[in-house]
Amino acid sequence: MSDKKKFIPEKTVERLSLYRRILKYAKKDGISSIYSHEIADRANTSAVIVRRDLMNVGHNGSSRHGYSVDELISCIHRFFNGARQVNIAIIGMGNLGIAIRNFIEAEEMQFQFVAGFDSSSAKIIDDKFFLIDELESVISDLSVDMVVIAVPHTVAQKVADRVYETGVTSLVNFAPIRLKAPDSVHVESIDITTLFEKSIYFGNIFKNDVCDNN
Amino acid sequence: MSDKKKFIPEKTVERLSLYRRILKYAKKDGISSIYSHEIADRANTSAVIVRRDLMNVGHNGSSRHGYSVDELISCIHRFFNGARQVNIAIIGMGNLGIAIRNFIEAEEMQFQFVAGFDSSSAKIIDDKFFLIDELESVISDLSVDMVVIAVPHTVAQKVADRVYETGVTSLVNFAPIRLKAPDSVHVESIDITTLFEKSIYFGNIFKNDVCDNN
DNA sequence: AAAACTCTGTGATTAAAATAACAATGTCAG
DNA sequence: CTGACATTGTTATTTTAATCACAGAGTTTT
Repeated sequence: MSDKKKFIPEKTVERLSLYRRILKYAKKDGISSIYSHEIADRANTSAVIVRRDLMNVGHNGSSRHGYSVDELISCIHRFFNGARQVNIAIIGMGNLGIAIRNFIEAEEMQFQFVAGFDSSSAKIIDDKFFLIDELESVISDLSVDMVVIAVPHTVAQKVADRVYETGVTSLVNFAPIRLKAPDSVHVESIDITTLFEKSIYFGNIFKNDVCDNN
Repeated sequence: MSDKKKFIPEKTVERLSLYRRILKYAKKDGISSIYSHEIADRANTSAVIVRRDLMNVGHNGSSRHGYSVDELISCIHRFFNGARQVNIAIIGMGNLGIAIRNFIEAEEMQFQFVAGFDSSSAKIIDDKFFLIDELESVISDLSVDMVVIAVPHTVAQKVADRVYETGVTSLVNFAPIRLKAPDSVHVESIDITTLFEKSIYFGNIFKNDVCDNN
């Protein structure tokens, strides 16, 4: 009765996001029911993991027909708080910021690009662009739900600190540093440099006859 | 004597990449020695984790002065196989591909952008751009070490399969699907949609008075 | 030079995630 | 209707990562 908010593991949340997309693709292909091992195959994971993940959100499979694609999509939908529109602002309108904006606008999703900020007025090319000075007022006026940081590492923390003041609790950081944040804000970081270095490191393990350092 | 290749946890590899950058920034600031808790602070982790990570690569701190920034940088450098240049090819020269290229060229790092591929000849704007048909020959001619995939999800797997044939063992995938790959290839995936959804999900937990679904 | 301090290095413990193992359920063939 | 089969739901185990706890080693203080 009391312990409402069931804890969902972080990795499960990640995969649920992926499952939903996979299911939408499957639906487009005319598939109406699907087995856990089929989802697993498309998600590059195992059937057990899929089943447990679904269990976590309140499963509903049937033995012989697996899962109903429609039901499952709406179940995950509910889990992610429905199709509520999410307004996104991007800070830093360099190449990366622009790419992210294009990405958001290309997907037909719940995400909506509503504002882009830059310190240079040269970047202001349409009515969704603002100078960084207006950050606080625009975030409030446009009901921004999530902020993406795509500025150089030297100013990222400063910008983030200003965002924290606005009450926005969802941040995605593309700058190559680890932002400090209050407990009340969730920051997702993506560090492309680390990603590259990791890829090289683990990719090379397969080649490395090396190892002979003595 | 025999058990050479020490196993390094994945998370440690990630953090080492971050530490190296942090140390370079610190060096620029004129810092020549640093304590584990200072690194931890900048990396947003704990001092114990830092020490254990460094232990893993063959540590070298001193009680009273912490770690020598120079020594540590070159230690991590060695771990990542020195400053050997890494040649990168990007497949898919849309906005994201271009942003990644710019990112690579902006960093002064071991990474070198050597080739960009696209299916449309309209994207071919300088001598580093090629039609996708030339994939195999260009990868071989330019000694590509790592491939970045930035194409739509509908063609990502097909493109990846062609890359596997070339012998490249390091892949970074930006397409919103999970690529299948042979065991001999390491794929790092970054899924921006999942990142966004995760950020919203966990960010909202802090607001959610919700939880009262009965 | 002894005591107190601070930081490193590392074994022991706990927590999180993946994997294995299997009972329960529904379907189908005969 | 019965038994074989395929798939789900769940408990138990193992693996991986993070945290705790503390010994050891320079430094500084007195």
